[in-house]
Amino acid sequence: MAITRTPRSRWIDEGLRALAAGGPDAVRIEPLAQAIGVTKGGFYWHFADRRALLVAMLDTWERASTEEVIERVEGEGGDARARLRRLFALASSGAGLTIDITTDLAVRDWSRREQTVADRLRRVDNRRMDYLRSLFGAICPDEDDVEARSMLAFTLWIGNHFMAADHGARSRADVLELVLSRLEA
Amino acid sequence: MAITRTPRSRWIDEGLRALAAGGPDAVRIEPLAQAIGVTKGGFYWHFADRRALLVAMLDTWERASTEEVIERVEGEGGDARARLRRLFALASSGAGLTIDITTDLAVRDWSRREQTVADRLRRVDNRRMDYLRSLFGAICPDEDDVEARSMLAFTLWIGNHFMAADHGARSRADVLELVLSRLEA
DNA sequence: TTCATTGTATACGCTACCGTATGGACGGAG
DNA sequence: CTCCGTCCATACGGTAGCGTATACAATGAA
Repeated sequence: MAITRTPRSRWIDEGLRALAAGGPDAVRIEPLAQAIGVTKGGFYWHFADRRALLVAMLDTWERASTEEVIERVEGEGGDARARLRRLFALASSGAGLTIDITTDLAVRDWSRREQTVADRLRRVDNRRMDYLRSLFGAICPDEDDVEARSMLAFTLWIGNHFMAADHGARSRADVLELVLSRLEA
Repeated sequence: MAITRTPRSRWIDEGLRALAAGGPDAVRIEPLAQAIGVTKGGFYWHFADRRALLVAMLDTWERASTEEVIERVEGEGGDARARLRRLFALASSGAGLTIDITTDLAVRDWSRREQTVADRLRRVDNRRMDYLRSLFGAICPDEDDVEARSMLAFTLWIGNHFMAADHGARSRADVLELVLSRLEA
């Protein structure tokens, strides 16, 4: 077997970068090829067409974004509050994660217009909400309270990236700390 | 003066519809013209180029989305809790509003990649957050609490539209009710 | 060395769309 | 009725990108 000069995954990575930067419409074969430093000749060896790349990108995103974060948070131990803190720190910064936060946001917006994308997002979000429920479940006993807090924590995370407001003298980080301390009380 | 056969605002409306449906990249002159039932001939009479339409669309969106909602909520009186309820009901359903919710979401995603759009969104979100602060300020005395609740309410609204999770036996509306009753407690 | 596998470059035809140019059509003002 | 302002149709040249075809390069295996 000959070595893989530019492997399939390279196209997927570059595609995800383009998706994060400009949405699905920005995932163009020829600019991608230029970014990689080849022509599109090789692309059509790996993929049937542009659509196939988008599917492969979503496969990669779905797997990475459900497993990686939870494993990272669970791996370091601590009680539920410590894990919640770690989860939020990781989800906010995205430090060292395979999938960038902006990719997640781009997929979210994309899911509004493509049912197949919406289905994937639903699976991912359900997995994340289940994890949140398990953490809040260890903190407070009331089931309604768990659901409310999980919902608030999740939408706080999304909204934090999609909203643009200032907070007077406070920084965004200050407000997040304020909110988080109330959520885990 | 001759009557206006298809006024400038018609192009803006159709542009906003396209934006909501497919993002800024989907705002194409020729498809817009086809949707209106004319050719692009008239477009370049009203607008210098595509970019000018996008600016005009954002102008329309910015004005409508800051003023209209607040006026509708304030106009019917009631105490802070009643207004909060009305605000959330209106913001969730979007019933009878000039600007669709999906337009707002599309602008939000768009703002991630265009600084000029981000600046407008900041103005709009600040206006909305200020209004939320005024409502929560009438409910609870602690300033930190007001900020935390305003942030949670705002991100809840955004996140509600951008997340895709289920809630077991509960409906999304159930969970929203659950959360809202806690926020206004 | 020869060969098959794996990947690349290049050229081509096709479609969609942008922006321009130009010649009207059509209605109200005079 | 005429003229002018407003709006539209049409044709054109240009760019960007898709997907295909085809020849070619590089590399490990036999």
